[in-house]
Amino acid sequence: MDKGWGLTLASDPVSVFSSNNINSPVGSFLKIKRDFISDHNMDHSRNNNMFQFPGSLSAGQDEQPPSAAHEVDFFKEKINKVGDDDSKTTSVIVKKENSIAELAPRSTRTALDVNTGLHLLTANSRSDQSTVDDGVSSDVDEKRSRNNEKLAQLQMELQKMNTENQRLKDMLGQVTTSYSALQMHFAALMQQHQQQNHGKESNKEQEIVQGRSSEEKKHEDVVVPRQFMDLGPSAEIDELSNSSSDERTRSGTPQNHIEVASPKNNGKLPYDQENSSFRDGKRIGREESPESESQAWKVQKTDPASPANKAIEQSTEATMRKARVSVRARSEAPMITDGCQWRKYGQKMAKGNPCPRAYYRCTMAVGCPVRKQVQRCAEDRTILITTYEGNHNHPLPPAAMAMASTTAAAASMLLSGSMSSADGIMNPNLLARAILPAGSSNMATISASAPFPTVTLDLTHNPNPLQFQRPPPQFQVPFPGQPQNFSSVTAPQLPQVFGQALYNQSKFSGLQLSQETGTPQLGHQAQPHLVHSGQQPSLSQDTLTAATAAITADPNFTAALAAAISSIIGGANSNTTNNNNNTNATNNTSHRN
DNA sequence: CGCCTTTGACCCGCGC
DNA sequence: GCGCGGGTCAAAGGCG
Repeated sequence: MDKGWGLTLASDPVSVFSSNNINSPVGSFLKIKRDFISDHNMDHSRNNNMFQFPGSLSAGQDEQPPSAAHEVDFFKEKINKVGDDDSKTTSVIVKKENSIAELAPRSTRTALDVNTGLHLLTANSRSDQSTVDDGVSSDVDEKRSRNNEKLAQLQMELQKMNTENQRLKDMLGQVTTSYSALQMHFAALMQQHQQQNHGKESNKEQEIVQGRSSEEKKHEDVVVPRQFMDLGPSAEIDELSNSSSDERTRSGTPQNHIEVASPKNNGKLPYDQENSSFRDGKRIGREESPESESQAWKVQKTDPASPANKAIEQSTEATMRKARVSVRARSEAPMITDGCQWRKYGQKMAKGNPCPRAYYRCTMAVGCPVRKQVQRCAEDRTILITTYEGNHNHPLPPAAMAMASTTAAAASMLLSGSMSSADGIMNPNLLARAILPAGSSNMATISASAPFPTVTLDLTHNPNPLQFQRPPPQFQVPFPGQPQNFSSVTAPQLPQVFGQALYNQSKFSGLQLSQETGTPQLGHQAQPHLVHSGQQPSLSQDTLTAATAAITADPNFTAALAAAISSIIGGANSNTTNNNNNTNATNNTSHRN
């Protein structure tokens, strides 16, 4: 279990779930279940607990090569093993026992029977052996009947599992369909828009080019595509598999021609890079900086994208730029630890909150555009609100991966959600369900409206009072079966609880996902027993519980799952990756302004 | 000495 | 146009 889900997933969560293959991630997930079931069918005696879902998975995984893309086949190994066993026994265990009992010499029968674990024969004393035959036959019958009962039970459970599987598949289908429709719709709109403005744009561009360096121009073109791609887990893949394209970019590899080309960056610090390139003596405006942030990647994905794609990407970029993931967690510490290194670059008093807001910038790589704000909740000072913005342009350490994946997934969800909400295509509930695996205990709030689309992950025990003070959301959908209370989460645990709580962000009235059903909660990720509000009748509670426990117990898997789902939903984007801090910040009481 | 934090100044967008 | 608030810069100082 320890190694279980996380092993490969942790090392490369994204690769497991190819963002390009919409069906693969979830399909794989489903497949796993299916295999699991069949496995049980074949050898239930070896794994009596039908709901050992997690355990079984881990068992299979231990023997599986970490290669990823096939991780999906968690049970492959196991199945093979079963097959081997079967080849030896050639039949179901029940029969095996019987046959053994029948064929074995009496002298050895007792021992063999003992091995069956049913102790059906060992009860007889030697003095009774004269009558053993009768006893044995009756025992055998009894055994058979028991086995039959078990079999029937298992079959029923199997049936349930199949039903559940079907439901999940259906859900996946809906999500996929919605996503596809949304994407197409969006593409169409953008194309349309582009066509309309094309003439105007071209003229403008010419003018602009004069004002702006050709480099910047290039950036835009290149960046746009990149951004779009970054939105999804694919971005993570890039980071992981390619060992950071950004890094490469930065180091001046050919790919990074753009950045390299910029003289302004010479000898400057990372953030200076981004800023400097957009400031010619004067600041060019903050809107530009976000683009600059993506400079690193611009390079990379220069895809000869079709105009339509470009358009999509452009618009997406705008959104992504501002997308934020806010994490609320109780912590006495000044900052939560997310595995990344941060440097404080500012602190200010924010209106409406006596606690200062600290600004941090990721310093794990030169030019990493990721920033975060840390502020204590005015209502409850024990709650630390960390807001992440931007994508890391470098590989992340394992410790940071979970959070990064989580926030990236959340960002993806947010973005896809916001877009869909606009179109009314996407079903937020589905989305939420997808991201918050069965039993995940939290509330997720998405605020997709301007100025900054924000996803809030509420990892606090109690919902923020503020949230309740806020005006009713425009759009609110209850999550069935999701508990409201969660155990308090410490900073390090954050990633594990992705999706646990999202709540609303108030200021923005946008798409909101919130969990209305207040059911008892998953106190701990590892906590085995979850109570569901039962709005999903057909699901096996035990199954859900087991799966949830497994999922929540492994941060890597959780993150990976979130990322995978986000890839499906958001497909192309995930913007924000996050991390936590190593530095501290919020304690400063000095206020500025 | 280098890195990090502090903090006043500055820039920008937005609302009035 | 002005004020406000959010966000960032960068000099100065602290710390190991």
